[in-house]
Amino acid sequence: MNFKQLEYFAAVAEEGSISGASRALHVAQPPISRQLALLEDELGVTLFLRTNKGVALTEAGRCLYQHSRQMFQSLRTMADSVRDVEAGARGQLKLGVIYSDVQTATQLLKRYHAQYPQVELYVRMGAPGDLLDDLGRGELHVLFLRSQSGRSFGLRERVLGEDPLELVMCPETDPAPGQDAVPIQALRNVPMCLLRSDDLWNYSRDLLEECRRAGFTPSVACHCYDTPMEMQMVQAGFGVGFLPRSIVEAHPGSPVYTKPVLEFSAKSYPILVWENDPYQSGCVKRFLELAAST
Amino acid sequence: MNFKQLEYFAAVAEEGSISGASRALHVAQPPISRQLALLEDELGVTLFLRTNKGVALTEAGRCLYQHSRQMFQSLRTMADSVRDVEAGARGQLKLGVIYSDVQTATQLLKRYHAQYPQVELYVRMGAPGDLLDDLGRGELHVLFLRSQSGRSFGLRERVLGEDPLELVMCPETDPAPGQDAVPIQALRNVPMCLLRSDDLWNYSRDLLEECRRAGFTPSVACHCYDTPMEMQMVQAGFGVGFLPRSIVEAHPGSPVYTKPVLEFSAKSYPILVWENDPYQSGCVKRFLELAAST
DNA sequence: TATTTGCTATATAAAAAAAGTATGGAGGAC
DNA sequence: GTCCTCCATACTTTTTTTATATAGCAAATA
Repeated sequence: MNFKQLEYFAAVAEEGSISGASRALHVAQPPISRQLALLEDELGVTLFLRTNKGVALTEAGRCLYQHSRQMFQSLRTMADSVRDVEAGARGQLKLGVIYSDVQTATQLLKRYHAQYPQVELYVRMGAPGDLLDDLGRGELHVLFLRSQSGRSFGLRERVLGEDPLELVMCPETDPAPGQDAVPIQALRNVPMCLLRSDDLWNYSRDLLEECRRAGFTPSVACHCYDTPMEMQMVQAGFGVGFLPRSIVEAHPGSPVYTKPVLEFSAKSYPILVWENDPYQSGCVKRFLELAAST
Repeated sequence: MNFKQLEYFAAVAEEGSISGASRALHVAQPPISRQLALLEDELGVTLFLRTNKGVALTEAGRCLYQHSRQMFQSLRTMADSVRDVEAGARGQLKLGVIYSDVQTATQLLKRYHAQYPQVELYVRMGAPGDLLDDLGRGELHVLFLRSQSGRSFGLRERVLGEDPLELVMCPETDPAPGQDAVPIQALRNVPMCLLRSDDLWNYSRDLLEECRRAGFTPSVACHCYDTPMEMQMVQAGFGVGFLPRSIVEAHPGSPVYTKPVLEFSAKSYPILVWENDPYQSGCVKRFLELAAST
């Protein structure tokens, strides 16, 4: 059986005669008679009752006709779906987002979803290391990460913006109340809650280095593994933190606020990271294009 | 697109290589490469990433593969359904039953349904004339009717049994209490509830004729259009009825009972009636075969 | 009654499509 | 470097499908 036979069959069923189908399909009549006979032979079934006025569906023929309609529908659906997947309008997009970049991510995803509503979005929040592992295993397509200037992950990446690192505090722990910026000397004897330095992020180490250059070593009250925890510790009054400003701005109801260090500036760069795969799926391509067009 | 291309595609997807599919399908490798390329061209989509170790599905390819599985499943279902319809194991069977033959019909249908559970049964109860009209219009396939011996409907028919006509009464209206049969003279001055005679049934006319031959004309208290109504009238004490015995036996809880007329016997024959159609559907054929094998 | 008409089925030739054969290039494995 | 496996392409052969021509058949028509 093949689609052509089904197509001929359906045309004959609709026209009520083989010659009618012949005219409708712009095909000579004998081929249609022949393909019909082949179809009947293969199914072992009589599909039409032939008369000299045309043909009439048997019960088996009616059954086949109903099924053939569904078949053609499925065929169209199949082709459309496949083309949609290729075009990136359909499929799965799996994203990883670090704690500190939810804002950036959700805004971009909102625009993406408006343009490609049929794509299934999978989003996961986690620590940069874990997300990079998942990316390596192919379980995620694109990550929202933060980069220190100059650092690279050995992958494709695109900078989405920049974000100054500032001290984080609440009124009780403010080292320089009433001032817009904190002189580094004001940090002497101030307990700090800092993000643990690792091979990805060294902001905290850089800040401590700067303090040492200024002639003192601040006390680190707490090493935090992630930014939400650091926010919580700062809010609880454990000490002063040091984080990208946008993270703090993303908590408008919080009593926590930021101030730059007067003599030291550092920046983090929200970036998009993906595998250097020439065969990435359509929706990843479209997503990256959208991100690039920002 | 055709089934062969889909089949080749699915084999390649499952084997993970064109040459593997070639071996599995017992087809040379170039035709498969070629059909794959044609399929990709037609869809305008890359389905596989070719490497020198084999091929890997793209996202679009995975989508097509999933759809192709469903497509093959639909194909099998379609062929099976069509063959089932032809064989009479699936389809629609529309039956008409007169009031007096529900018993006969349901018993036969029970056996039929046990053997062909997938056939959709449509049953309709009605007056013989209405049912014959529906049969003529093709809205019913087979009727359960009653025939007077010798009468024919100009259609194909099969006698399913025989059923004597007897007087119907309740204790208060019994014309011959204590006797097993009623002498026809006992009907003198007994009011009767009789089925209206028409061009199909003349039992009542025959009984009245017999009474006249016996020297009297009974009084007809009520002309009934159908047997259930006649049963109700007899049960209400309107008079004595005259019906096939099995109808009364089918109401075991009823106070109504039958007795034969001593000097007059008549019979009705439950019959199956159908159109003389050489192209009747499979399930009608199977149903008639089952009825014949009784 | 004979003829015409409209339909389907069959036979055969022509065209198109698919399969097979031979071969070349490309990337790992040894 | 050589071999091996895999895929793609060029070309030939086979198979399938289509088109043309024709016959049979039944109903409508003259």
